[in-house]
This record gives sequence, structure tokens and C-alpha cells, in this order.
Amino acid sequence: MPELPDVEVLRRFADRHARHRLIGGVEVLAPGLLTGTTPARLVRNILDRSFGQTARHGKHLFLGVTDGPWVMLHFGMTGELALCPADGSIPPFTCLMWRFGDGGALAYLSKRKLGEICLVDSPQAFVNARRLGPDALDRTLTPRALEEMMSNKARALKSLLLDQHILAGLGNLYADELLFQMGLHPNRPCHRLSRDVFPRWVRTMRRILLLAIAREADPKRFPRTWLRPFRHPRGRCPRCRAFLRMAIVGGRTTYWCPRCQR
DNA sequence: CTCTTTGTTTGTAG
DNA sequence: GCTACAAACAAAGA
Repeated sequence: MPELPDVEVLRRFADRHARHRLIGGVEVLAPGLLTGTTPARLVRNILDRSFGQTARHGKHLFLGVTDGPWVMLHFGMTGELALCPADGSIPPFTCLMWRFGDGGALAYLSKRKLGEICLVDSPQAFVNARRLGPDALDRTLTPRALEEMMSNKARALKSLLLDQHILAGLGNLYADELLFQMGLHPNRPCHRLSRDVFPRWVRTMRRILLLAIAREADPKRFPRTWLRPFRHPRGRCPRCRAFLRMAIVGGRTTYWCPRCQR
């Protein structure tokens, strides 16, 4: 699930359903997801308070406790948020649950438990400490800034797009989508790009991510002109009908069109 | 049983 | 320092 658009959808979900609701109970069912804190400390910082604001940087979601710290949620590959029924039951794969005063509850679910939960002073402090790159939707991300990130880098474009220390938010699927829509081969070295790709890069990346968010990050609602619907072993390029190629690039399964991407 | 998976970190080798 | 690769984390589904 969670790359930038998915996490933004979750942020809006938390905004709508969890903000300004008094938290009357906190249950930590998977303490292994906590880093730098303990279940007791997490509970102590949230209980009898509420979330006042939400923020997102790349794939990281932040819930700001009013007059308190921020809770950082990272979702790994299978994490999500869900509202729970008022009967007090706990959904499968629940790792953390916030119970609201009125009986409802919000749960962090994760099948594989590859995510992370911690307390931070602020989103910016966390981004700095982890040395995360700029958010892929950052308004101040300029073609010039991208060009500087690419210079002197011999590594494959795909590998760089997955590196959250360079640019935060793209994962395996959206990296493939961006390379497809830009007509760039995933194995192209970063420093072998002409200058005119960078303005196009910014525009294309924003268009993909914003449209995905508008479609609730639901691949079934993505345009048939995108790579995503055809990203499987027998898939063909939606533009030229060539069979897509598949290989491991940057450690991840990568699909591309051998005719459209150079 | 084997292989795959939307993420990230760590260790190793060149 | 940079780059590439494998393994580990853990668990479900094909």
C-alpha cells in the first residue's frame, strides 16, 4: 500500500476521523514496532489528549498531540489505518489502537509489521535526524535542485528514485510509473541526463502523484495510459503495445517498455 | 514447499 | 566515498 499517495490518503483519513477527538485509551499490541520509546511512554504521551494536526513527509505520517509530541507512523509494505467498530472488538493485524471517548477507535494495522512508530518533537526534527530528502511534492522542489541531486551520480535512475535520502515519497510502483511517463530507462545512469529532462521531471512527478491522490491511491481508478494497469509479466505498453520487460533493478522488481524508455 | 510482495537497514565486497 | 548485492525483519498469498 503505502507510497506517498497512499500515505497522503491516510493522512487525510486521520484528519477527517481522528483529529480533535479525545483519546480515552491506547493499546499497543505490537511493541516491536516502537523505536526509541516504550509502550508505557507512548501511552502516557497520548492518553487523555487529542491530535490537533497532521503532517506528512514522503512516506512518513505525523500526528501532532495537542501540547505534546508528534507520533510518527511509517507503514512498511502492509500498514494501514482503519476505523474500528464501536463494540470494542479488535480487527485482525492490529498493532496499535487509539480508543476515543465516544466508543469509536482508530487502528494502525500491519500484516507484516515492517513499519515503525515513534515519538518525535516535530516532523522537521525527524526529517533532519533521518536525513530524508525533500518530499516529492514539495512546492520548492525545483528542476535545478533535481539536477544537482543527479550530478556526479553514476548509479541507476531507478535506484536513486527509491532512495529516500535523495527524494522522499516514491516507492517501487511510482518510480516505475515516473520512469515510464518520462520515457527514461530504469538503468540509465543519473549523470547521463540532458538538462531539459528536469523541468519535465518535476511536472510529470507532480501530475502522477496528485492524480493518484485525487483517485484515493486506488490503482483500479488510474488512467489506462499509465504503466500501472499493465505492470505484470504478460503486460504490454499502453502506448506502443510492445511487451513490457521485467528485471531486478535497485533490488526491486522493475517493469519498463523497451521501446518507449531509453 | 517455493517464490513473490507497495519498505528499510545493515553488512560485505569491489 | 560510491555502488551493487544479499540478507534480515515477518507474514500472507499464489
